[in-house]
Amino acid sequence: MINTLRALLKQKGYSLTKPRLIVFGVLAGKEPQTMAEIIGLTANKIDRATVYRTIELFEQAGIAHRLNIGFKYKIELTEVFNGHHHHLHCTACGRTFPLPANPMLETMIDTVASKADFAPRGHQLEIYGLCQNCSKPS
Amino acid sequence: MINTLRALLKQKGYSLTKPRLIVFGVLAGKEPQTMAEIIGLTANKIDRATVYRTIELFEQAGIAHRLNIGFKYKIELTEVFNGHHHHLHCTACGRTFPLPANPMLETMIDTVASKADFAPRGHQLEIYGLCQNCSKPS
DNA sequence: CAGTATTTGCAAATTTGTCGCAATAATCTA
DNA sequence: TAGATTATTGCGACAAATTTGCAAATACTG
Ligand SMILES: [Mn+2]
Ligand SMILES: [Mn+2]
Ligand SMILES: [Zn+2]
Ligand SMILES: [Zn+2]
Repeated sequence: MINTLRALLKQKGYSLTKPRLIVFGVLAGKEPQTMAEIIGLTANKIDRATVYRTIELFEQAGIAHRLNIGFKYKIELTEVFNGHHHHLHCTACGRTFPLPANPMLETMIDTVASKADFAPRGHQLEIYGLCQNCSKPS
Repeated sequence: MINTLRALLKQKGYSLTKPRLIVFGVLAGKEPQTMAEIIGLTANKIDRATVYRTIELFEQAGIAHRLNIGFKYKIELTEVFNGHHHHLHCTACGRTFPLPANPMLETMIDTVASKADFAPRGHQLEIYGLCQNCSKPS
C-alpha cells in the first residue's frame, strides 16, 4: 500500500513527505471523507493549505479522487487502492457505503455508452436512498 | 411546465414568486448551469442570496437538483421536467451529452442496490470518455 | 382589498479555498 | 552520512463562495 503510494508519487516526480503520509492515512480503509473532515482530523498536524495542496496533488497522481455527492464532495482513494466500486448514499444519515462493482452492470454501462457513439473510459455511479439502518421501521 | 412548477411548490407550501419564476426560466430547456452562471444571468434582477435560497428550495421541492460534473457542480431541472437521463462527459472537448435512460440499465441499478440491503430512491451516472467527434482519427 | 404569512434585498458574517514567501524537510550524489 | 539542491510546508493575508438576521416588500387567503 505505502509502496504503491510511493510509486505513484515518484511517477510524477513528487516526494513522499510526512504530511502526505498523514493524509493518506486518513483516507486509507475509510469511508470517503469531506474536506472539512480531513482538515479536522489533521488539524493539529497539518495546515489547511497543505491539505488542499495534498488532495490536489493526490488527484493528479491518481492516488485519490473526489466524489461529488449532493452538496458536499468527498475524497477517497482511487481504485488502485480500493478496487472499482460504486456508492450508496443514505439521504437520512449521510453515510456513504461502497457497492462492489457488478461485472454485468459494468458491461451494460459501457454498452449503453458505445451505442450512443461514445467511447467510454470510465464512469461514476452514485445511488441515493436509505441505508439498512435508516429504513428500519421506527 | 409552469403548472408543474406551481404544483410542486404548492405541495410543499411554497409560493410561486417572481424570483422563483426567473430562476426557473434560466434552467428550463438549457444545459446544466453552475451557480456562478445562474447568479450572473439573474444579477440585475435577483440578489445572490435569493438565488442560493431558491436553488435549495427547488431541490427540496424536487424541481431542480445538483449534477456532478468534474470539480464544479451544476444545476439542472429534475426528471419531472427533463425526463430521467444520464450524462456522457467528453474528456477531450469538455462537452456534456445527455444519455437517455435505458430501462434495462435502470432496473439493474436498482436491483444491485437492493441486493446490498439499500433502498434506492434515485441515482446519478456520469460516464467519462471520448465523444464521436473527439475519437475520430486525426 | 385587507390581513397574515412568506419571501426578498441588503449588508455583514462565516466558511471555503488560494497565494506568496521565508523556513523546513526530502532527495540525490559523492 | 554530509552537503548541495529542490521540493514542500506553515503562516498569514487574500479572495471567493455561501449563509444569516432583519426590516421592507410581496404573495396568498378569504
Ligand atoms: Mn468508495
Ligand atoms: Mn442533464
Ligand atoms: Zn442511513
Ligand atoms: Zn469531445
